[in-house]
Parts: sequence; structure tokens; C-alpha cells
Amino acid sequence: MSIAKTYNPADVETKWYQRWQEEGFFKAKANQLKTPYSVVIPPPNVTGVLHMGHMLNNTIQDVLVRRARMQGKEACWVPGTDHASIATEAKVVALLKEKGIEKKSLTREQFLEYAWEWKEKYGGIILEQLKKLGASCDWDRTRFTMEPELTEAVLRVFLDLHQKGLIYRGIRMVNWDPQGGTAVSDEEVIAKDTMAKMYHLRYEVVGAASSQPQAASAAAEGNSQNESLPLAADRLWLTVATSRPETIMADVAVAVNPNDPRYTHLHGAKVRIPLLGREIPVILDEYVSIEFGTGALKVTPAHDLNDYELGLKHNLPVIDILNNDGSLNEKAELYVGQDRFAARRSIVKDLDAANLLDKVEEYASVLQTSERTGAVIEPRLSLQWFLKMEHLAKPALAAVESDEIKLHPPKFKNMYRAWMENVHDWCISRQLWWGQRIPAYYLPDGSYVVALNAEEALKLAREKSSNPELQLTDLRQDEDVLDTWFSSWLWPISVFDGFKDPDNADVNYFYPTNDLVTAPEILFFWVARMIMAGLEYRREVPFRNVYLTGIVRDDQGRKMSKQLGNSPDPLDLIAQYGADGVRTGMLFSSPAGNDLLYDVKLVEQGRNFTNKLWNAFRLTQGWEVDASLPFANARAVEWFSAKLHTTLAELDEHFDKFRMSDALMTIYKLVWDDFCSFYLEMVKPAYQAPIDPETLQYTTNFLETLLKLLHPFMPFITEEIWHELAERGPKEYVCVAAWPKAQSVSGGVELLARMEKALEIVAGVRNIRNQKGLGPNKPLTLAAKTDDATLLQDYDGIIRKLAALSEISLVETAPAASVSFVTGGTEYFVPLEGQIDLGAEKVRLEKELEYAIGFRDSVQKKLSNEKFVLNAKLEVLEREQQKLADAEAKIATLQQSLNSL
RNA sequence: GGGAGAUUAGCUCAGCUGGUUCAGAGCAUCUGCCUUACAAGCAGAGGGUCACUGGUUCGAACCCAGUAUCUCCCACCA
Repeated sequence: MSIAKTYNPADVETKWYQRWQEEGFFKAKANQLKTPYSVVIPPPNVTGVLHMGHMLNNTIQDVLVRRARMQGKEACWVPGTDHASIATEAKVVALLKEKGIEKKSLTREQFLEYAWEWKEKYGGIILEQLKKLGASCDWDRTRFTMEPELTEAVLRVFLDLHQKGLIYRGIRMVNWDPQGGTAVSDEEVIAKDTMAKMYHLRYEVVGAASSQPQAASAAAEGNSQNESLPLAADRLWLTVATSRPETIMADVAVAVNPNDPRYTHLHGAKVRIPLLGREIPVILDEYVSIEFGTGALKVTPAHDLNDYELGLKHNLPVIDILNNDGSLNEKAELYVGQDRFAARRSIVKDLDAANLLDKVEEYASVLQTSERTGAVIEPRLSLQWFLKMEHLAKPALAAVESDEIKLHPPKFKNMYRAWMENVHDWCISRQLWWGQRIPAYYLPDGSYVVALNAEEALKLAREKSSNPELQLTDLRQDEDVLDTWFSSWLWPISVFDGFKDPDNADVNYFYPTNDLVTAPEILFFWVARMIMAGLEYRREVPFRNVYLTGIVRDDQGRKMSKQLGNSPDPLDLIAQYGADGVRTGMLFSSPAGNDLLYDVKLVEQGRNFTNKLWNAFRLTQGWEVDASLPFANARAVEWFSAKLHTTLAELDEHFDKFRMSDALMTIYKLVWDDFCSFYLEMVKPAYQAPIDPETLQYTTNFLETLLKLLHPFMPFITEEIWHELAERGPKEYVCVAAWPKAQSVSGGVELLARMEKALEIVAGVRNIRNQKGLGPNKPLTLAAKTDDATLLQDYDGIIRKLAALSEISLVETAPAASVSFVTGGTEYFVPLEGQIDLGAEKVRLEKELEYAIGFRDSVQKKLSNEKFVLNAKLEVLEREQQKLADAEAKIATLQQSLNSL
């Protein structure tokens, strides 16, 4: 039989994924005999394609799920996709545009037809890609947030919250995305620091309460520039600073602080809006800050939240001068039809020409932009649907505060708390078509009813209006759809049909889920709201642990993005390095919450690791067994067994604390260093020599255990080797093999310590070989001056084999012409007659001696410090005394060696 | 503007409630090896005043205060 020298992933990955599916290993169902373990996937956008972030996120989920499955739990990983209302609609609009079709020219039904067609064609590609990664989802459970059942769940929840009085409809200041043509929630707004311009505009004062010249000069003092400008001397002006001059047409007042001495003469006055000439009152409010700008604030209730509140307080009208797309409407009177930014340029020019622009200043400001479209957000008064959050937030905060839900890493707890404590009502309506339409139906009189469907609505409407003649055609359904997150916040319940059938076996068994793996960006959008929904609808948190991944960045620390083109194609990577290599590569350096600086070297390292494992397997396959041979490797076997079980305990601890990178690294070192570099080298028979049956059996068992430990990280190669290693029955896959349990090995600690000593001797000899330029196989002998002869006896075979020694002997004094090294208080000699430079050797020893003396002195000093002896714990004291004794011994041997040279 | 976290070898990170390591790991680097499992490899080595300044303590990377730099979150001063 010949086995390829390098592991070839392409050959085996498709095969095993298919077999696992055929065997139904990923399928989960309520089973009272087993402990449930469930995870719901953060549903990717239905039209999305796999990117590096998904790779990281889903690898982590798969590791958790596969391990749970091996632990004998009923592991259930529910996959699915999100309809991603605004993102998908934007894509469909863009696609139609390419075809020359404008969204405006379509009816709602026509548009949705296109959208569904597109979803059917391209939707779910991402799920197929996840299979390439090895994701062990229960594909029979695949859900889509806009499928009929989940839509029904959304509508039921809407009805319920509305009935509870938590959902209301009202005119509020919302974040308007002019490009998307919809309102968005507070969380969908991103603040960007920018340099903005502050325009100082002149408003002419009319009807001032007191138009005494003194008052005029007082105002002039406040605005020194007025003096130098050729303004009509008989008129009084008020300068107002604004960053948005195009909104002056929507002004309804100018506000000043009543305590501002510069403006007392204007109390009760009116001013004229520049260019427009409309008169508006000067109002007084302490909200206006005296220091900022000119101390005079234009009040534009339709386009600024603060102004809106001022307007309410002072009973001012609202003039909305913007269209949905951000252009000015006829109420503006000027610049009608121009985009807000074009209008700004126009008005600045015109104001300047009219000498109404006092000055323009640069200042640092924040720009609110839309997360989705990037457009500058317009605060806008509009009629929307809202969900009151206070009632939902309280228990959701408590659940995290009490650690009923643990966030990993815990630093996110602070973030979560801050958000929850300041949460605003959630604007849940969107002026889009792709999504769940708000189930509110308007009666001819303008009132509305909320119902699951039109028929129900009609019934309610007839009752409400006491008009039994009312027809379906008299009702008009709300045009808006719900925010995407209004469906995804129900995900952990709705995927188990927990709304349709709240007491079904599935939801009772799998809910609450165990772990959630997601990105910190959506902690508020999604995680927080799922906790709210879970508590509101099942009185139970939706999950116990939230593992927050980092962002995948390139080697320069930039976020990976399509625009930058700095993201490798995950499928190419898998094709090139194998899914196992990519998975381990991504997990090598990504502790929870830390960004992953992606470097192809990581994936190479992962690939190399698969190859290392492959070759360990190859080695064992090449061995011939001679049944008559006695067991020759008891020492090696007992040691590796002890090592394995100690490591197993460490591993479980890492997993339990969600330290995935540490868990992987622990196995990596166990396999590479302990198993390959040491164990296999110890038991490996000489070239073409046979192996004894017992050693082979142990070795195979060890390898099987390692395969199990590796399986969650590297599912494909482990399954392949697992089946190559032995004949397996129909259900005997490593995929469902029992996760090894850590056992305490009697005397294990001592076994490990003794082997460590033996290996130090090996390293000492190898080091001499390197230093002296001797080949790895040149026969050498070793002489030891030791009291612990049993160590050398017990490990004689191992030391000789690994250090390539022909003989180890005990001596009283240093043999002539030998190089020495000291380890564990014992001195070892490698006789190298005629091959060493005695002078250099002497210098080396003297240097070592000097260091040892310095070390001894420092320990002595510590021990002669009364305060230390008085205060230090007994163990610490003993440790120091031991150090002193060791140092003394080392000094003595070094001196003897020097003498013998 | 408010808050949180970080600063340990060239890089990415461990280092639990101060005392077996005042320093670990992987990668990278250097040296020597194609030693029939693996050059995607083997053996060995070098490399850090634990950001800075003070303080507490017999003793601090670890506790306290301040300084600097970075990252993230939140925020309605035009």
C-alpha cells in the first residue's frame, strides 16, 4: 500500500461531507435521553456570499457544535438566512436599474415579484458555501426570516405588543435616509467626524421692543464684524450661526438665551428670514448656549430634534421643506426640486451676493450617516411605528448583569449595560417593500385596526366602526414594512416554531439555546433584542453564552472589504489549503473579542498541521508487526498516556471558558511536539525493523484519541484517517465518536517530571552535537556523575535512542577531553577525544561558573534579609533554600570540571 | 463631550486571587541537517529594563495614582 506523502484535502472533503449527511449525523430531534445542545446561526443575508467574517464565525460555531455532539449531547445547529430588508431591496433596485427598470415605475406587487425571483435564484448560495467549510448544520431545519411561518410569528408578535400598548404610531423625529427613502433606527446611524462649515447669517430685526440706538450698539458689540460692513445704518441685524443654511426656509423662530445681555433689546422682537423675508419671532429659552456660535439659534422644528422640542415648548409651527429623497419641496419656496446639498451651495451664493452672509467658519462636527447606504441622515419629523423599550429592556439587562447570560469576553457587559440603560424607543417601520408589511388596516375614517390578515381586519373594522357593510376594499393596509431586526429578534424561538405552537416538543427541548456566536457590531441590533424577545415570550433567556468574535482584518489592520479588494475568496482558500487548514488557520490567533489579523501564513500553518498529522498516520501504517516481540515501550506509553490525560483536562478547561485559540494550540502542541517529536520517535522501530504488537496497539489507540480531540477543528482529515486506521462499522465515525474523558493517572505528575528530566538530557546532548558540528547520527557516549542512577536506568533506552548514544555510563570524575552540561543538579559528560578545543571549553565553563556564583549570592542576600524571612510564606522560604542548595551543588561540579581540564 | 478596554520578544497573544518562570507560547529570525513519516520537515539557538513616572510591600508585569499612546462604544449644542 502506498499513501500519498502529502495530505490531499480535495479528495476527501466532499466525500465525507456527503457521508455525514447520508448518515444523518447532523440531524437533531428532541430526545429526552440526551442533553440538548443547540445553536442558532446568525442568519446571513439571503443574497450574501461567504466572506472571511463568516468563515471565522461559523468555524467557531462548528467547533462548539461538533464537540457537543461528540460529548453525547443532542447537538442541533439551526441554519438559515435573513431577508435583510433594506440591503436586499437596495440590491434589487440596483439590479432593476441595470435592466433599465425604475422602481418607481413598478407597483408593489411587481417589485416583489422581481425580488422573490431574485431571491429564489441567488438566495441561499451562502448556505452551500458553508457546507464546504464543513459546517455541521441540521439542514432540514433551514429557515428564512420571510418564509410564511416566520412572517406569521412576526405578525403575531406585532399584534401582541400592540395589544399590550407597547407598539404605537406617532409623529416623531426619526433618522431619515434620503437615499434609501426610509426611516432607520438609531442603531443604523453611524456618526462620522468631519470638518463642517458654520455659516453666520444676518437676519434683519423688525419691531424690536426697544429700538434705542444704545441697544443697537450693544448688539453690534456682540458682532464686531457688523461695524466694518456697509450695512444699512438705519437697520438692526441679528447674526445667527448655522451649519445648514438651506433650512432657513423652514425656520419658525430665532431663539436667544434670556440671560444673554447682548440680546435683551430683542426680547419680544421679530426677525426676517434672509432672502425669504418671512417674519418670525425671537423667542427666549435657556437651552440656547450663550458661548456657542453667536448665541442666537435658528429654530427649525421639522429638521432638528432639539428645534422640534423647542417648537413644542413654544408652540411653534412645523414647516417641512424636504421630500423623501432629500430634495426641497414647494414649501421651501426657494430652490424647489434641488437636492439639499445643491440647495446649500445655491443659497450660500445668494446670501453672499445679498450681503447677508457675515462669515463662514470651519469647525469640527459629527456627520450622521446611514449604515446601509452611507447617505447623510436627515433628522426628519415623520409618522412611524415605534416599540416602547423600557419594559423589555429591564429584564434583559438583569439577565446579563446576573450572569445568567455570559458575554465572552466580559468587557462587553459594560457596553451592554450602557446601551440598555439609555435605550430609546425603537422605530420599527420602514418605507420599503421587501419585508413584512405592517398588519395595520385603516378604515375610511382614518382609524385603524391591527390583525393577522385582511379578513380578520375586516371583522375588527366592522366591530370598531359598527358598520357591518364595511368591505375589504374599504380597508387600506399600512404601506410600510417592519425593520428586518423585528423578525430576527425572534429567531431563537421562531426557528423552533415557538410562536405558532408554543408548547411543541422541539422548542421545549432546544430552547433556550446554549451558545450564540456573533459579531460585536450587532450586540444591540440583534443580541440585546433577542434577549428581550426571549424573556417576553418564553420567560427564559434565549441562550447562556454569547461569544463575540472580532473583525477579520488584513495584515495592515484594515477591515476586509470588497471595495479595498483585500479579502481573499474563502472558497479559493479552501480549495488551496483545505477546509481543515483554513479552519485551524483562522483559529490560531483569535481570542474572543480580538480582531483577527489575517495573514496567509496562518492558513499555511493550518495546512502544515494537517500534513503533519497525515504523516504521523503514514508512519504508523508503514510498520510491520512481529507478534513474537515483547512489549518494548512501557516507559514511552505510560508517559504519553499521562501527558494525554493532563492535556485533556487543560483542553476541557479552555473549551469551557471559550478560549478557542488556546484549546487549539494545546492540541497542536500535544500532537506536534509530544506525540510526533517525542512519543513516535521513542517507539519508532529502526529502519525496516518490526514493531511489537502491544506498542502498535497503544500507538493506534493514542492516535485515535488525538483524532477525536482534533475532530471539531479539523473534521475532514480526522474522519479520513479514522477510517483508514481500522475497519469501522456503519455508524462508527469520528464525527460521532465519544469525546475522551480526562482521567487522573496515578503517579502522573511524577511520570511527567521524570520524562522531562530525561528529555533535558537528550536536549543537552543534541545541543553539543550542534555546537560542535557533529552530525545527528555520529555515535557518541554519555557519562554521568549522578546520585539518581535509576533515572538513567529507567530511561536508558529512550535517552540513547533520541540522543543517538551508544552507551550511558556512570562516573566519579569527569572523563578526559569531554564536553559537559548540567541539568537538574547533575553533570553530564560527552567524551570527544581530539575533537574539542580545551581552551574554549574552559572559557565556557568559567562563564557558567561566574553566573552560578552571582545567582547564589543573590539568593543568599534574599535569605539574609530578616524581613523576608519573617514575612514570606514557608513554601517560598523553602523554595529559596532549595535554590541556594542547588546553586551550591552546581558551583561545586563546575569547579571540579574546570580542575579536570 | 462621556464611558470602557488595551500597552509583555520582530508579529499575534498567554501570564488566574502580587512570591516554583522577572517572564511564556505560536509564527518569524539565526545555525546545522534532504537522518527513508513529514523540507508543508528535523535538531538546536538567539531575542523582552513586561509603555513611562511615582507609590504601597520584605517582594510587583500583576495592587494604587498620574502621564503618554492606541482601540472600541455611546452622545440632540446649532
